[in-house]
Amino acid sequence: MKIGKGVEWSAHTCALLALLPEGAALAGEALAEFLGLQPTYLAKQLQAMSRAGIVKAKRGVSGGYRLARPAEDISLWDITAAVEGAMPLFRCTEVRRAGPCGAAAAECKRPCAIAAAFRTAESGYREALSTVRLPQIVSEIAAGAAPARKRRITRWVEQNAALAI
Amino acid sequence: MKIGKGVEWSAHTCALLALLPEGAALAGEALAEFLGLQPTYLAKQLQAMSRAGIVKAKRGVSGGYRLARPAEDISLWDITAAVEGAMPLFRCTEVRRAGPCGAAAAECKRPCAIAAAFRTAESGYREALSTVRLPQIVSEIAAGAAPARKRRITRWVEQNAALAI
DNA sequence: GCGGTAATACTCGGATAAGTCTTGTCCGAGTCCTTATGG
DNA sequence: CCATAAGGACTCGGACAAGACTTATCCGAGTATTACCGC
Repeated sequence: MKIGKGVEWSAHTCALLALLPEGAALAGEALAEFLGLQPTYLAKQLQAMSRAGIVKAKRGVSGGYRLARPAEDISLWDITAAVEGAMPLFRCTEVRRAGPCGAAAAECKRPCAIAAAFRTAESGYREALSTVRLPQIVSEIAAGAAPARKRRITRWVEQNAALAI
Repeated sequence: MKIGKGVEWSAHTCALLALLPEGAALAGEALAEFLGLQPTYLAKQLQAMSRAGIVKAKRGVSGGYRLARPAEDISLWDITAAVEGAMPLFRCTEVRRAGPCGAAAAECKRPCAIAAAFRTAESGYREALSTVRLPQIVSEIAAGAAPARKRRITRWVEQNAALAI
């Protein structure tokens, strides 16, 4: 019962990509360097997000990754689902059907009470994460960053972004 | 990002234990038989719940497990935390501190925006599961069970419960 | 000088191992009941 | 016949393997650049 660190990495990556100007891209290795992460493993998460349509990859020299859609349309849940998978945490194995006093098929029209409770809780979880979108994250991070650091980040992005077009 | 099946097993186990009359107990093997589960692995979950103070174990002949406190005071979150552990799903590794543009210690007084969002979502998740307590589960299961099955369950409990005192 | 082409350097993408956690299993510790024995 | 104590059977508890998933890594596929060659 834990979320892989790939989700955290991917969220920070998307927050960084949201800073890029229109059309610009950042290579996977550059992203890993900026965030102080292992390039090879981050690449795996970037692939997952690429498949999910969160980021758009561009191959070749001066290629890299950029957001595939407006930052406003990317939530923390989108990232989590892309990297970690969207399957429910709780998996009902229909225990009520088994055993000497197991329920008949006719009694199982409605979902199991226990599974239903977990499903409701998870629904709230997804909803809460869906509410948080990239611009909010970016602005909150910016609010807590010192001006000197902001300037360094801006400079680094300008130096490392592949300005395609 | 998934919850172990031990949580589901434990929840059904507690729902069954809630049916026992005061002072009665059910052996781990009997519980496993009723639910159609593997006795050895269910025993592991029962140990965890025993350590967490959800069930009370009694050794020896005609021993077994019973709820350690009123069913009203046992929630699905209690069971989940006992079996799965109460640690947060999302673990912040302070990515913002790393890399060439890492934040200084002074900028990290407040929690990371990403970690804060996940923490909020998880708080809601815990809250939702804490709301669901055993009597509610039991009544919902009873509402969906056919009368014949209810009688069989009552009979089985009477036959297999160790009526200590 | 200019256009076309082939080589090249750089990037992503999927397939492939190592580590850690969940899942599954076993045997020893502890407790109560039963039974035998002596008074 | 009753009290007591020893033995046995049954139960939980923690320590011990097997499998699955996360984590980590590599090399091949693809593309834009660039250099070179012919015209």
